[in-house]
Amino acid sequence: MGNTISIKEIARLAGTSVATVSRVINKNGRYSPETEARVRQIIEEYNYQPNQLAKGLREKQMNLIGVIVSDVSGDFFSAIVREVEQELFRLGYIMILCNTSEKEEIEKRIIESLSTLRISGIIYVGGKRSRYIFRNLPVVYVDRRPPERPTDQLTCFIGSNNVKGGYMAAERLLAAGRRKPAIVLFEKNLDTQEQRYLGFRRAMTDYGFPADAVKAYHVKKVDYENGLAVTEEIVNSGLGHDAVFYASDILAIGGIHYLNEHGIRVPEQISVIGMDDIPASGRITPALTTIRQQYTEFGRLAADAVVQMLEGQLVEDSVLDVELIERKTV
Amino acid sequence: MGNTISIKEIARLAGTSVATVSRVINKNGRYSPETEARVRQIIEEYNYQPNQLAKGLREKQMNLIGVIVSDVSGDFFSAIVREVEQELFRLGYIMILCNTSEKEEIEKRIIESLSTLRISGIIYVGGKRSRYIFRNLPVVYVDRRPPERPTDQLTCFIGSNNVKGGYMAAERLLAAGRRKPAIVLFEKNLDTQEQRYLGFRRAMTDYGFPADAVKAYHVKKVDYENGLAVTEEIVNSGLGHDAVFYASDILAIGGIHYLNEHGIRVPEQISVIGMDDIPASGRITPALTTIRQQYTEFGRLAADAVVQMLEGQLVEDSVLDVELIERKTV
DNA sequence: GTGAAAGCGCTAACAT
DNA sequence: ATGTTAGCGCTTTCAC
Repeated sequence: MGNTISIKEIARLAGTSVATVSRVINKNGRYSPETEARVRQIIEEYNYQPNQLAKGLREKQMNLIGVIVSDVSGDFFSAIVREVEQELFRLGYIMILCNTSEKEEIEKRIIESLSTLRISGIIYVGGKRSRYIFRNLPVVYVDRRPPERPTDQLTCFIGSNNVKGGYMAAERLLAAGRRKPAIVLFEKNLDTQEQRYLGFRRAMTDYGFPADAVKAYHVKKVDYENGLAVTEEIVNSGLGHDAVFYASDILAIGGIHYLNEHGIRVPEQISVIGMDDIPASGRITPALTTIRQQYTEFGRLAADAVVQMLEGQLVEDSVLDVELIERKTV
Repeated sequence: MGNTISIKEIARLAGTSVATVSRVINKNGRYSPETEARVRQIIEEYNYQPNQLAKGLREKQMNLIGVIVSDVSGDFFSAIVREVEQELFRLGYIMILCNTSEKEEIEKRIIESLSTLRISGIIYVGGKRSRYIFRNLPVVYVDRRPPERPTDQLTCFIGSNNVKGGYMAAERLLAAGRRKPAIVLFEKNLDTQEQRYLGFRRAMTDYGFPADAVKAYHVKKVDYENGLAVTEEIVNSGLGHDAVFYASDILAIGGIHYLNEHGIRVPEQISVIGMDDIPASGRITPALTTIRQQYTEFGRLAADAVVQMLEGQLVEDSVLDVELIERKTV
């Protein structure tokens, strides 16, 4: 591997011209069956692979899709990325994965680099917002919606019905007799988080309780340690919370550990409900009741969407349904 | 973003030739300070980004590094991949990540695709073996050694001292009075696994116990479910194992859950020791005693190594030290 | 110190 | 149905 012959060489070997070879490679017609056979035979024989760089230079497009994610580690995003990569590859595209670490500066440089590679499309997984615009490039936003939707651009969104997620969480907690819930969210001004909050409050109201009975806590990063820390804050708030809805399972897992270690019984003293349904949620004791997101679906759909947009199709947003997974923490 | 001007355009605006512009961009000398200033100013003004495709086509090299991994999800590999990406980007390279899912067929197609992109190097993370050779391309193997080392090729290896890891695990178990240990390994014929086994047996012998007292169990995939299943097998073996060394923490975590659920007390009835030290290991109850690998280091070192090899340097293999993390399962 | 020009491998317009 | 050729944006020889 490594060295492959050029189209010119094939033409020479097949006793034809580069144009004809190019035509049979791209099935553009206008060649006889005999020439085709001869050319294909040489291609086979020499295991010819078209140079994508030359093709890309000429066509000002590469079959490359940039995938921008804040951090690949973590069950949620890494599973999405894996699905994106596999589906993209299946469709003949190659993924360029970039971590922003949520840093604006890095994100800017990443986008510049991607630009010089003439990638064909972008998939944004998570990420706070995207200030940088990709003109003429299809972009799909996964999980979080774009800040504002440019009307002249091909974009689409793949995510969950977060309002419903929040609603179901509250509903479940209310059904268990909980009346003073806390809700733990990542950063303010993030659509996913606000919608879960909104849904949660709406359920409170619908069931005849004051929406203001729910108090929101915010976390700077979605990880185990922050789950632990925010739970300490909740417990020590003196507000007598009898339930917590964590907007991510990993936060809830940190929370449960805090509660376990401090002898606070779950769910007897405090009910806990998470969101995502990552594998670890079913393994913790007590097993976490959570709102499942179909996040592996996100990846597949995002890859399909970007390719469809590349083919000029208009793609609808996908808002996937969420589901309550009953376990032991409510 | 998206559209940048070409070198030709810059030449026109600066009133010079493309050759000169190219020289200043690449700092190849042979231009006057005045021309340089003029050219740089235009570059700045128009935010010029060199087209990497054209450059790559011309130079038959792209600043792209292929990273081949069996599965990005999972704490161990995803952390490595994240480090690789970040370090590579810092060094001016871009990562192309590909999942093989341990499938030969996929791996073959991936390598062909990578080849047509004229990538500059390869980083193999995990992976059973690599039948396909990359001629003239530096390749670094992370975690697992290459099957056979081609002498004419630039390769290097980054991994842990697995013999020592196995040795320390056995030593610890022996110190706790355990005499009938089981060891759980991934696939046979994988160097990391065999070395851990070897080290384990060596410790047994060194401390005056028959190496054959240790029985090996194999697992088809390194995940929670297999940890659970193999532990059931171990418990029901009738061999009276009083300790298990799992070659990956995630397997040990599955194991501990099995033991917990079946009322088998850890470490009173069975001692458990893992390897890797993933975050989840510190969170499980009882907290997992394990052999820590410096796996985030793997990523950084691998990226540095591939770039150094690209610069023509000879790079030594890195065999990183392992460390016993004492927790509650021995 | 500078510029003209060839050529990397490919596609597509334009012949024939 | 097939071939010739220009040109994508860049680097690099070679002349001057």
